[in-house]
Amino acid sequence: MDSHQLLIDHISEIVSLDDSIKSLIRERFIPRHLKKKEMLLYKGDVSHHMRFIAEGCLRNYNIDENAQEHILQFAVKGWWINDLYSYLTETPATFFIQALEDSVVLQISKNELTKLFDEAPALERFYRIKFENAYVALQNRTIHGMSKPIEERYSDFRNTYPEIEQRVPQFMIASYLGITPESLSRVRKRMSSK
Amino acid sequence: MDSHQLLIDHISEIVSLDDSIKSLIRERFIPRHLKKKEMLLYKGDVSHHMRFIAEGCLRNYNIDENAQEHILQFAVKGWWINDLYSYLTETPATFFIQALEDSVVLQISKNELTKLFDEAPALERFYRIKFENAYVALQNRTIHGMSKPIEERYSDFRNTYPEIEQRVPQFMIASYLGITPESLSRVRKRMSSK
DNA sequence: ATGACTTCTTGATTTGAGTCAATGAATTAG
DNA sequence: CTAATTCATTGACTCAAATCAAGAAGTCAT
Repeated sequence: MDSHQLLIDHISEIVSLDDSIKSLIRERFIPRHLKKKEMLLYKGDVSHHMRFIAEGCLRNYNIDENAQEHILQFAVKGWWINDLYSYLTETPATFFIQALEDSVVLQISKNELTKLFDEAPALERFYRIKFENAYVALQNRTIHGMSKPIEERYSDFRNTYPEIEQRVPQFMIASYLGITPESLSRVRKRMSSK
Repeated sequence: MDSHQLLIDHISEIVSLDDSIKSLIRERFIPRHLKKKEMLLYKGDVSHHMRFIAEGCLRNYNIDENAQEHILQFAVKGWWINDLYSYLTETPATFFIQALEDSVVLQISKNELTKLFDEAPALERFYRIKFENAYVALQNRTIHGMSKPIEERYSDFRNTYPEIEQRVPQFMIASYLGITPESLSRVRKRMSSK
């Protein structure tokens, strides 16, 4: 399926779009192709685009003072990826975004998107709902990440993102869960033995 | 200072309000007085109001399957408190909100506020900005909560919320930081000895 | 195909936070 | 004001995950 059709179907799951809006979406969302390991956004740069993944897999991560990587989000086809705060406030990004596989993202600049909102209120509604979801997803992660034992967090991850588990190296999943690769390896062993 | 004036000053720090809007704010935000330990919102109820704290101190917390409390947020005079997801989507709240001191909140129902947005676009803008901030505050907590050692998280907390540290019992701060009261007590001892 | 690098696993050890238990201090209620 | 309750501290112990280290398996580049 072509990238734009995927995006249109994705949006249409939440709001209905008439044909003129669909055309606008096809015009204004620009495909960008990324090689594996290519960076989509650097920490410190301003994120000027809203980005939809049409193909591939990316990660959103931070590098702390001790040069330790911490993965915040994985995203695959049909997801959105961004440093939302940077995008919203037009301040330097606090994360990196990198392709983990050859990927295609459809991106639209904030200016263009703002204009599009005037022409297509349905689209604005779509984003409002997306933002709400983003907020609550983050909130759930904050709460649950807090208390639950690793074993449980790992199986939650597997259940929530079955596609991702297959495609992402294990040490990155460990980073996402906030544990060492060694610990994850042991958790897996424990879990498989029963 | 009267409660509504505090709210008006607070909003005016971000957007400018003309006198007619100020009057509307005085009319539509209704004060609610809470005794210490009184509940403002129960898990399972829908949060129908946006709430500004004019006096006192409250907490937002969850109780997990093991009857363990986890505090997500403290809030004092000049802050907002809500179960945002419940409010936004009109679904049952996932948290409790409780007064930790005798408190006064100014609250407005979602319906009223939505109407007010039509009369006062500046107000809508104010909330958009507030929501962005809420998202990023949560994001920071998620990231940092993940990796940093307890000692550092505790001093971050002290620096970010100096007022709160004075007013909230220590075991609640421990809960907010995701550790036991015993551990916090030991961290404090370690920190004071150097 | 070969060597170089990356990733995963496993073992030994250390460490930091949790648990349990007791005591003392501080708040609250009557 | 006193008793009851709640809260903070401390000690002894346990345990889960981190760290350190080595080796096996897998992947990539030439």
